[in-house]
Amino acid sequence: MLRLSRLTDYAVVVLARMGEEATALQSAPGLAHRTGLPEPTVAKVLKTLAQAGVVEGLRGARGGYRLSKPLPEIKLTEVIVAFDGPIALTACVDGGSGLCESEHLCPVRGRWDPVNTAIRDALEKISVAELAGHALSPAEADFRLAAE
Amino acid sequence: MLRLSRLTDYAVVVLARMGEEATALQSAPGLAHRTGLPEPTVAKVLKTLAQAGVVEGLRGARGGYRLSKPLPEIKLTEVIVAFDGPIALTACVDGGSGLCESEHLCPVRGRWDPVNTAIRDALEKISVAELAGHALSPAEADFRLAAE
DNA sequence: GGAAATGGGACTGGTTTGGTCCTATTTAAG
DNA sequence: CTTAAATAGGACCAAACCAGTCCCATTTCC
Ligand code: FES
Ligand code: FES
Repeated sequence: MLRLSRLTDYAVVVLARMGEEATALQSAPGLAHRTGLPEPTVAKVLKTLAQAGVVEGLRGARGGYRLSKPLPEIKLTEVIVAFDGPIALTACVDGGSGLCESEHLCPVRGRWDPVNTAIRDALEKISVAELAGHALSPAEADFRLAAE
Repeated sequence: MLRLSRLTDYAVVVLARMGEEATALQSAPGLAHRTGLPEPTVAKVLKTLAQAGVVEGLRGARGGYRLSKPLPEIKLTEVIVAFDGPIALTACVDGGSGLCESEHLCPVRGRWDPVNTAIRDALEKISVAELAGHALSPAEADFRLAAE
C-alpha cells in the first residue's frame, strides 16, 4: 500500500497536540491522555522523536518534552525519516552497489534515484503544521477531553 | 522504509526489457531468461501487469505478452498502483471515515490528503521509460545473455 | 531517599509479503 | 483430433516486518 509506519501517523498527532502549547513542557503520560492514544505508544513515539532531534526531552521528575523548533519549521521528512528510515523507494538503495543479486543483469540499476528525489522534494515542502490542521481551538480540545 | 513492493521493482525490470522490442510478442519464460529473474516470479508479475492493462496477454501456444502502449507512455503510477494498491500514505484512507478508531480525537484526521496528492503528482510525471535507462544497446543485451 | 519522568532496548504476536505451485483455459501445431 | 505450450487465476506456506508492551537504568526534583 506504499504506506508509512503507523508510528509516523501517531507522531504527527502528538506533535500537533504539542504545537498547541509549543513552549510548555509536556510529559508523555500527559500527552497520551490529551491525544487519546495509548500511553506506551506515545512514550515510544516521543523517544524516537527525541532521537531525531524534533523534540527535546528533559529528564527527571517534572521532566517532559518540548518542541525543539516551532511546528511550521518541522518538515514532514524529518518525521518520516525518523520512523521509516531514509526515503528510498526500492530495495536497491541509492548509490549502493553489491546489495542486489541480479544487479549485473538489471536494466534499472540505480535508476530509481530520480524517483526518490522527486518524492523527497515533494515531502520536503510540507511542514507538520500543515498536517496538523494547525490548532484545534481550545474549545474543541476541551470537547475532546470531555468525550473521553 | 517507505519501500514499495519488490514486485514493483521486478515489473519495471521486465517492462524495460520488453520495451527493447516493444512490438514483439514475448513469453513469460522467455522474459525470465532474458532478465535473469526466476521464472515463476516473472510469470506472476506479468499476470498482474496484464490485469492492470499495462501489458496485453495472448493465450495459447505461441502466446505471450506485449506492451499495450509504448514504454514512455506508461506512467510509473500505473505500475505502483497495480502492485502496491492506491497511493495513500496512511492507514486513514483518503476521504473514508469510520475506519480509524481514534478519529474523533485526531487532529490530523484526513489531513494527509495533501501529502498523498503531492506524491501522486510527483510520480505521475515519471514514465517507466525514464527508469528503464531506455534501451541498453543491443550489444549490451547480447553481453548480458552471454554472461549467463 | 523516594517519586516521577526520560532513555534505551528486548521480546513477542500478528500481519504482510514473496515466492512457489497447482489447475483450468486457450490456441497453435502436428 | 490430439498434444504441447502458453496465459489466467488463485491457493498455499514460510519468512520478514512491524506494532505494541514491558523492563530496567538514569536523571532530577521534592
Ligand atoms: S533489481 Fe537490483 S539493481 Fe535492479
Ligand atoms: S489517526 Fe486515524 S484519523 Fe487520525
